[in-house]
Amino acid sequence: MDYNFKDIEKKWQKSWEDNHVLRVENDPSKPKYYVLDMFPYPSGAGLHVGHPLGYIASDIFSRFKRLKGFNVLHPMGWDAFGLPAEQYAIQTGQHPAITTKNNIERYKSQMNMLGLSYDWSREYKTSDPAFYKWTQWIFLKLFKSYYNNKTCKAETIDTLIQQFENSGTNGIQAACGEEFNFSAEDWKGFDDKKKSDVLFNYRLAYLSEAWVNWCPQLGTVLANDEVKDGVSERGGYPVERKLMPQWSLRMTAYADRLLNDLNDIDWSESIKEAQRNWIGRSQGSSLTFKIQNSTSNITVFTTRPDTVFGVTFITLAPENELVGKIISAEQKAKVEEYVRVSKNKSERERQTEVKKVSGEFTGAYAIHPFTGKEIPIWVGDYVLAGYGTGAVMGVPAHDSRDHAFAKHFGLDIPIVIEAPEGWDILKESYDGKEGKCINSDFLNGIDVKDAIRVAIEEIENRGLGKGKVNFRLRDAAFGRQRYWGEPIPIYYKDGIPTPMDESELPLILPEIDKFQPTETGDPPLARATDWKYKGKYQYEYTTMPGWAGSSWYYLRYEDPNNPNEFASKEAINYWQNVDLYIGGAEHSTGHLLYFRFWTKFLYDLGLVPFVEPAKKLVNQGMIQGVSAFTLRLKDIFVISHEMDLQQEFAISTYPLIYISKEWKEMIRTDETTRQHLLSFYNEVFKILNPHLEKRKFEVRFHNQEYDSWFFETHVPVKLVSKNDELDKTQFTKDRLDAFKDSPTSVAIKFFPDDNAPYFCTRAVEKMSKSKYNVVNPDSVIAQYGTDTMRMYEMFLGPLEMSKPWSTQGISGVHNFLRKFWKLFFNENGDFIVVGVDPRVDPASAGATHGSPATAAELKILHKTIKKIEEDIERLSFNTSVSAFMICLNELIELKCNKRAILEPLLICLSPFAPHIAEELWSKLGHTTSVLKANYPKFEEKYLIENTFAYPVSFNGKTRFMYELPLNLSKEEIEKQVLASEDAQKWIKDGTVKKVIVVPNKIVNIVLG
RNA sequence: GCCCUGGUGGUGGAAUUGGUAGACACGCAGGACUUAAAAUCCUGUAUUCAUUGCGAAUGUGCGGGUUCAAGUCCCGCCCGGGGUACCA
Repeated sequence: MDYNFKDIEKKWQKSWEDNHVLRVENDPSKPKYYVLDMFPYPSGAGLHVGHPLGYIASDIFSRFKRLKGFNVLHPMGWDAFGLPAEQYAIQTGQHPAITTKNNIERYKSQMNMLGLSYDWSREYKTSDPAFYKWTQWIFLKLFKSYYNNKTCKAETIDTLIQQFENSGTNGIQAACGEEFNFSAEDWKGFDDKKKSDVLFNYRLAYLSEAWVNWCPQLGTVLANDEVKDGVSERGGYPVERKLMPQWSLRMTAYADRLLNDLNDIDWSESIKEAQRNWIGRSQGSSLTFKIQNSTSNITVFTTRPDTVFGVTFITLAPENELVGKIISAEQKAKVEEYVRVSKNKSERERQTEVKKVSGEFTGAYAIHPFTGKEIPIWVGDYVLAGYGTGAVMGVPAHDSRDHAFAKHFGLDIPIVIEAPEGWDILKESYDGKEGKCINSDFLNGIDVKDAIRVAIEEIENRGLGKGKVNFRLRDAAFGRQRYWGEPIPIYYKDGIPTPMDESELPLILPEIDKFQPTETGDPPLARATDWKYKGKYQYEYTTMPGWAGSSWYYLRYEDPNNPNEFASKEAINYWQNVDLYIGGAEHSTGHLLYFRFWTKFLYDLGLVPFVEPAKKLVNQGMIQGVSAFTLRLKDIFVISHEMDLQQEFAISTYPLIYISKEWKEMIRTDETTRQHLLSFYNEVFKILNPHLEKRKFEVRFHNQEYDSWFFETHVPVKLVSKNDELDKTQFTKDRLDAFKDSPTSVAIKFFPDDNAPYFCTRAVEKMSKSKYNVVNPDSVIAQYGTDTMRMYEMFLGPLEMSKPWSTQGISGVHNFLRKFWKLFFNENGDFIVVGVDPRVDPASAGATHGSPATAAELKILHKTIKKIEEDIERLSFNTSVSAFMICLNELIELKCNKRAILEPLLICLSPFAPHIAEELWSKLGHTTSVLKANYPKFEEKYLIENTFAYPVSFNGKTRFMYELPLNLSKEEIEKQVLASEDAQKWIKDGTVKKVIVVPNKIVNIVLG
């Protein structure tokens, strides 16, 4: 009986499903373990070989934990709202719900094909009202909460209102947009609209006028992390800045906790570092400057108050309101023009012009708070409106951007921190935090680090400002002008945004006829007919962003079908937070931050008993594709000497000439080759266009730069062989097909020899449809089976490392499984395992059935049991696959076919190759799934050795091995080794200076 | 620029706490079986020199250092991958 993976895998996948063996219940008698894969967005392209890497790893881990007696929650569901389905809907009219459903089915079937042990009874999708009811519910909680900086937690907004009624803003320390100051009487005098506006300054989910990343093509705003290089991450459309009313979440209130709690979680250092940088905490001081001839002040934030005596100017952001108030008459026109231009600059332009210095003098002066000197106030777009106070104090000698600005506009650059010897302060600013203050009055002679503290104290004493912490982190934009997302459960009553009652949820996403914005520019939801709260009040038209559902989804798996709560207390108390979270690193500052933020919020409300969503996080590496390229010569000009030929050229056939890499170099350097190419083209052109044969024309290279002579284009990897040779026939056919409907006719030719093989160049890149380098798991599975695929992906290398996909080496893994199978069956297909069958009563079986394992066999087994367990615990799956191979090689050597060895080994293997394991398990006579087995217990006693072979080295170089009994004293070891013949040979005439003995490790002899 | 990663044979990689560098696998070479091929099995395979055998030297991106001992620790560079970007 051969290893027929096709039948085996189909059979067991069906059996697991039919018998619900993967279903998991809350079982307080067992310890729990929660393994979660990052929430997939089911895209239309299906899974490629890169996706399963993390899924397989988490699956192996889950199956292992089950064998170790844990009750393992390992669920899967769908992040089903999102832009791609909606874009597709706009283009095709296909409802996003349908697209999404189809994509989910495809994903699910591919996942099942991989033998992933998900408990599908817990599956859900975020676009299901039963799910998004709770997303809306959490939104309402955010809406109804504010962040109390005194208690450092979110509290109900009612207590804030109570305080306003009692004592106004007096004594309130709350996270807010701007610092308000009003009395209880003021508050009571506000009308409802005003009260609502004031409260939005405090709510954790709030509506405000805000600068947003507006993407006109997508017709929506995007979060910072959805914008890459000034264009939308999905789709690559330009993004510009726009001021509009905007729902946001006050994530900044949690900045400190998001930062500090990173210390307590077992996440990769790189992700934590990325989050720390994203949150961007900086400690410094505020400092207020009086403006000359004005009642206004300018407050700046600085991390370097120690350099305050080096301030020679102040720069305001173009958006800063003060600009309009202070400009002098003669500067007015220039400044206003500058402000207008910079405000209209798109994000992209601002980014590409980072190095360009621009600005305008406002004509106004501030007074230096310490020296009393006049300092000019400028406007410059290197100052960001959204960070700090939108104003900076310019210290050109010690800040590189201020330096560039001062140099550009000819402002003073006085030095106030001692720079290292030879530093040319006019050339480059000294930004370092080492050195002593100079030219700085009371700070003179103090080290920078102390000076910062002293300066802040002085600033506070004089009432000029106070020590302060700033964050780079922004509040998260939470509204999307989109259809395919969760409706925001808010309606407008007399212009006041009003929350729905929790009991009225879910607010169902209405059906609409078209998915575009309306003619008046309202979001698509404005198209919904008769969609009004109580038939009267307009609902909020924007929907939630893609990351809303994924910010809390892990909790729903704990109790997925609960209609009364997002998850029951019992379920949450049992399953707690995620123990192991596996996914790609691309979510480091988006999802993973929101996910942590929502968890902390739910904790504050007493809804969950933990502050972090995931204890341990591992990023699987990316599996890259190996792309292939062709080089094509761009047009060579065909030049006619006779004007009347134009007509005929129009109906000519033009050759597309492909040139291999080596020839490209030749053409560059070698004139003869270049002539060769010309005549090649000429010839081909003549053959293709016999109607021109007798006419005079000339072919010439164009004069552009050499590198622009060629196009490098992706070619589908399917058309390229292992040794990089292009399938010219198919390639030519495909290319010609592409030109079928084009008015130009073309021919495909290869230089220098059309009949010779053409070799492509290769490059490792991200696996993507657009790069034509996608490899599907389906074909690999069809050829080798799922178990091989699973083990091979693990064998490829450490989980966290990125690597290009290659099937080189897959045969080694496949052979391993076939050889493993052969331990159980001989060539005739007879089952050859000896030992007591559990189906047979041991009493009646007698000794003949038994076949005790030898010490050697037991040693191999237990070595492997130990190794596999350790490797899985540290997620080192590549080394565990090697360990299995070593074990197998050794058992084959011993011709071992004993149940006492093979049965426990089979259990160890089952997380990796569950199908073959299940099949052999049943052949061994078991009637329950191997999933229910217990991981074999490691017994140290089988590994105990009597001797150890010492590597003996001289001056650190290993020379020979010397076997000695264990438990010898260091002195005894030294004595015996030195006395040995080998050692004597190496010592010869030298003197032994020293001998290092590390028992059971090494002996090193130092010769003089 | 800054931050995070990684750099070991022809290839993927192993070496978990400073203690035999190259496990395991692929590939390649030779052999067995076969009319032949495939499959399977056996042997060899870091490099250089030596080769009749014993062997010897070099070697983990580069240059230094610490140590009896360094792929592993320290200092200074180079290169690849990822992230980030006027954050005062």
